[in-house]
Amino acid sequence: MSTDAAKPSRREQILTAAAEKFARAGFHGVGIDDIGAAVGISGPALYRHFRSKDAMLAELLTGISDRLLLGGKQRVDAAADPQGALDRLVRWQVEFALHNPALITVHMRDLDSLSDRDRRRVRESQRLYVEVWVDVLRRARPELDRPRARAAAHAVFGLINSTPFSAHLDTSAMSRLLRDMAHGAIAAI
Amino acid sequence: MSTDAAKPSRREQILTAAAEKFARAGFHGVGIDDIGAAVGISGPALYRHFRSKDAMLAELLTGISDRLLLGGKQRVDAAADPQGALDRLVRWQVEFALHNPALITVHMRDLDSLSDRDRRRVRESQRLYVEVWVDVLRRARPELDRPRARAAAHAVFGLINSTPFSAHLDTSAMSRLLRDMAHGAIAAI
DNA sequence: AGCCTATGTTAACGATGACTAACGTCCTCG
DNA sequence: CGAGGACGTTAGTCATCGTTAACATAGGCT
Repeated sequence: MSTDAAKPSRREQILTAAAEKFARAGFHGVGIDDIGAAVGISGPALYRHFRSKDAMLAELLTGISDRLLLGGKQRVDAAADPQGALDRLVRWQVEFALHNPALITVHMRDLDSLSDRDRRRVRESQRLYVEVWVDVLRRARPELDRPRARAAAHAVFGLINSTPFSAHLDTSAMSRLLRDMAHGAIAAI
Repeated sequence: MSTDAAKPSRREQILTAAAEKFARAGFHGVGIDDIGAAVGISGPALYRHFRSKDAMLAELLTGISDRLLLGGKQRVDAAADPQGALDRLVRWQVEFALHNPALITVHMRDLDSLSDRDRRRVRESQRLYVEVWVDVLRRARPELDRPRARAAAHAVFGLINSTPFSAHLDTSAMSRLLRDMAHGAIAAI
């Protein structure tokens, strides 16, 4: 009532449909009509809900990176020791990747279809998220310098975000496998 | 003289330029004129060397996946035992990713901008490459079933192919780090 | 009832961008 | 030397696609 609330349905519906389309064919490979068709309306009706096609992508990508960052921070804050924080970060990333394969794909692939402004915004969130990992990694293993920790974090993201490319296991088995492999990779640094 | 040989220079030059452009902006984000400009000629002159823009992408992607597959097979054949084969596969993938970050990026991102025919061709090579890994993994650790081995292979690819996203370490340090993490991840299965 | 807003629809418009045409130039080879 | 092919150039063409315009309709609020 106070600020802006109360209109979740249609926008969200469009966004998730767009995410799946983008994931499958790439941002430029999807037409405005395709997205409309996916939610039962046709073409330009989308402009009642979004200022432009780019605005959809922007909202998707900023949403993803913000959610990742926020979730990561929360898990770290809730942890007692560095090892616990690391484990929670791994679980968080695995959970996110497994539940949102389309978002992961779009996030990795279509970032540079964004306007400079939005791209900078997303990259900043990404950078902060990486720094969350770097800090935790270095607390867990003090001999690690920042550049190596950063590279390791990227590698672990790559490992976990491989989900959209495999996905032939059921969710819980996949989750277990990715967690184990991530911890194994980190332990080997 | 006999079959087709003898015209490497210009085509290759165009292909590597295109690869870099595609890696930076995505296949649809790059214009024919951009690619031309990158090699000093302008626009439609490219059609003296390629039948279409799609043909460039096709040649790039089939080239990559064929090289990966061939290289992988060779390393495995040259190895004495399963452990050795695994180590050689890891080294091969790391080496390839570190030396061809643009190719890796395009390979992961623009696959579905291909025609059905070409896409199928590339995917088949990819599948065979994965199977090379799966076989080696299962010989190295007989208790592993194929679905898990496949998922693990994809995860290791993701880990190693993260290179284009980090790259703040020098090549040899990065190579060492990725190899260690890959082996650690595999050991943790 | 009567209006206003939210939400659609279809029919243009305009830009972009891949591709082709028509035309030059040099290098090679008979 | 002179013809032909390899390689470029610039100026169209044509399709696609994002976006806007003009026009409906349905539901809530006064």
